[in-house]
Order: sequence, then C-alpha cells, then structure tokens
Amino acid sequence: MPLTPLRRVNLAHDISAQLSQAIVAGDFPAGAVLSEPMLAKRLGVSRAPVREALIELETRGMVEFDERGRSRVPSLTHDDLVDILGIRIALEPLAASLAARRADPLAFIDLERNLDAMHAARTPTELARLDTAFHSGIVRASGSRRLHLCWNVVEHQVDLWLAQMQSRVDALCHQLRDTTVAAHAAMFETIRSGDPLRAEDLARKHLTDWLDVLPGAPVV
Amino acid sequence: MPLTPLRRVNLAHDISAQLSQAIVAGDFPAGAVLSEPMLAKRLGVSRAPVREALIELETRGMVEFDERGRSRVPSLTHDDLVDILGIRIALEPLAASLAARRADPLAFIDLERNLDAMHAARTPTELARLDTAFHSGIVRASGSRRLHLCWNVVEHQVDLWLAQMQSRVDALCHQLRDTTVAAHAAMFETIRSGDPLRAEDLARKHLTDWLDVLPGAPVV
DNA sequence: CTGCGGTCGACTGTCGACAATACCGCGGTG
DNA sequence: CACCGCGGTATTGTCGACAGTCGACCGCAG
Repeated sequence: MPLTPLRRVNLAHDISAQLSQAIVAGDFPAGAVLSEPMLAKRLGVSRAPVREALIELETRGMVEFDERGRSRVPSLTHDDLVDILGIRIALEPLAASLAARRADPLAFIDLERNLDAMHAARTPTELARLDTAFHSGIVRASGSRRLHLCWNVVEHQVDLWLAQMQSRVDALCHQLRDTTVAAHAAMFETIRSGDPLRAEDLARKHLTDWLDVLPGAPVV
Repeated sequence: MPLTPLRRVNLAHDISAQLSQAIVAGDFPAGAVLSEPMLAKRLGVSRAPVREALIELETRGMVEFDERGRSRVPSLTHDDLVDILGIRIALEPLAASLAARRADPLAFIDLERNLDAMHAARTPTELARLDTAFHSGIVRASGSRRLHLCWNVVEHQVDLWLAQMQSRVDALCHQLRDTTVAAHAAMFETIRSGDPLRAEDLARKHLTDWLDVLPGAPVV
C-alpha cells in the first residue's frame, strides 16, 4: 500500500454522500423536509457542515430550497423522468465517444469490474445501482471534468428517481436485465476497441431504448 | 405597484453572484487563491456566507478546491475550451429543441430583447456578455430545470474562459459579430415558429461553427 | 361556534471563536 | 556554505450562540 496520507477530513463531504444514500434508500421520502438541526443532531455534528452539504446537494438537484430556505426532497413526475432521459441522451453519447478516444486503461478496469458484478448481481436494487455506476464509469472514463460536473446533476436525479419509483424500476430492471447487461458489454467492448462513433451510437441507442420502454410502464 | 413582498435575503447567494462577476471581470486572475477571511473582510460579512458561496461556485466549476481546501480560480487551457464546446454541442441543441416545443411567450420576450441589445451593442465585452445571455435564454426557454442545472456549469465555464482569453475573444467577437447576430436571429425565429428539428440543427451548427473557427485562433 | 390576536416553539441566516494545520522565514549547526 | 529545527502567521474546519421570522396552538370576544 503506497501510504496515501490522508487529507484533512471534510465532514460536509461525508455528510453529503451519506445524505444522498439515505435519500436514495428511501429514508427521506419525496417532499420530506430536511431540517438542519434534526440532521445535525442525528449525525452528531454541528449545523455548519450540514448546511454546506445541503447546498452542495441543492446545486446537484438532489434537494430543493423552498422560498423560506428549508430543504426538501423533490418529488419527481413522469415528465421529470422524460426530461432527465433527454439530458442523458444528450450527454452520455458524448461521454462514450470521448471515452473511446481517450482509452484510459484504469477506467477500463473499473468498467470491467462493474460488468462482472452485474452478471453476479441478484437483487433488482443491486442491479439498478450497478447500472447507474456503469454509466458513471463511462462519464469518468471520458476524462472531462466538466462533463463530470454535469453528470453529477443527472446522476443524482436518476438516483432520486430510482428511489421514488422503486417497485416500477425493480420490475423493469428484472425484465430488462439481460438486455441491459448485453448493451453495457457491447458499449464497453466498443469503447475499449477505440471506436468513438460506434460507442456514441450504442450509448444513444441504449438510452432511447429506455425511452421506448418507459411510457408503457404505468407511473405512480 | 403590486407590493411584491420580498423574501428574506440570502447573503451567500448575493456573494456567489458578486464573486462570479468579479472573477469574470478579471479581478481574480486564473490561479488566484480566494481566501475566506480576505473575501469576508472585503465584503463586510462573516466567513459563513462566503464559504457557502464558494461551495456553490465549486459545484459549478467556477472555483476549484485544492487538496488543502483552499479555493482557487481554475486556469483553462485550449483543451478545456474544446471540452466545453463539446458539452455545449451536446446540450444546447436539446435546449433549442425543447424551447421550440414549449414556445413560452415570456421567454420569447427575453430573447427578442437580447437580439435588439446585440444589434445596439458596441464594445466586444458587451457583445460577449449578450452572446452568453442569449444562449442562457434558450436554456431557460427550454423549461427544463435539470437542463438549467447542467447549463449553470457550462455557463460559468464559458464566463471563465471569456475572462481568461479576453483579447482573443474580443477579436473573434468583433470579426464574427454579424454572423453571430444572424445565427441568433435565425435560431430565435425558428424556435418561435415552433420547429424543434430545425432549431436543434441551427443550434448545433452555430456551435460547430465556433469549433471550426477557434483552432485557427492562437490561444494564449 | 367562529374569527382574531397573542404567545410559544422551531428553524434559518449570520456571527465570532477555537483548535488544528500548513507555510514562511529565521537562527543555529555541521 | 548548506541543512535542519523552530516559532509566527495565515487559513481552514467546526462549533455554539443570537436575532429575525414563520407556523402552530390557545384563549378570548363577538
């Protein structure tokens, strides 16, 4: 181990991550108010880092500030979902194309591990998590810091949506599992072979397929 | 006057806006450290709202946190510029398409006023500002809150880039002024006429034109 | 019973303070 | 002369506290 000597902690960052997980886990349902004193008390910290975490989550669209400054978990509608998918269709083909051009072996390891995990995954929740992680991996593999900033917004929205429509997503994921895994594998191979155009197409197709299948699924 | 009663102030928000402007105005050059006590002293406030503003700017890529937690103004390279343009080419056609579908008259007023202002603008700085504002207006006109979140990232990057390569940009803007105004006008007309496909194409073309003209411009 | 004013509690926005830490320059030493 | 330890300084991360404000609740008058 190369003794990575650990930078000074930043509670706000940890809190942000933990809050994301809690929201995705359904701990705070849509519309719930996230009051700072309550969170601070539960986390055993003061309000300052909690505030900072909430601000970070707000710029990523994972919480909303109402007119009085209170943070709430946004509730997503079907339109929101279509909206999110539209943005993904704009961003992810670009990410795939850049990733194929860049060909970062380190990122490839990450993606390959994800594919293996997806083959082994059992629960739909696990599958959904890995699916998002795969797409995240491609964005990271693109090597564009700004694309990653944009993706952060989208990723949190996707997480939020997964949390709020769990049952629906579970069913879909299960049904589409093989398709998804196959699509991911194809994208990975294309990216690794360094074919940006084809990678772009595959990424777009993978997402528009979702767009096709979703309207058929009744939304809560 | 309809007595529009006024929500409680939020210093952090104002500070964030003011800092953005200061950075764009060249008050803090690339690489400059933005220390919290210094900013708080200059702004006559405590460190708390300054911290919050810096966090917000960081998630928008307008400042960077180094490993020690200090905020710095990032310095952009030519590659960064191409990177940003790539993302714009992914996002803005989508925005134009959505805007044409949505046809929000309120947004149209905004865009039209911008076009008029651009005709009247004199200084290159003014032109650049209006150019960015026009593109912002289209994103707002799209009506997608999430697209707007993503755009916030891009917009701040564009501002940053304008600030750091002022002279180069000035020359280009002046040279391309008529082309830009014409392209904007065409986009506006197409969006107002409710033609999503054509609006998408025009937006893409407008940006790829920039991509073509930029490599020829020597970068600082 | 209903509408109103007053009071209480809770929450946000902001502030100043403290500990911890890294940087900078200085003096001492080999 | 080069190198090392050391204190001073500046800055970050975190905390507790206070004022202002908003909603909820209760009692009271009509």
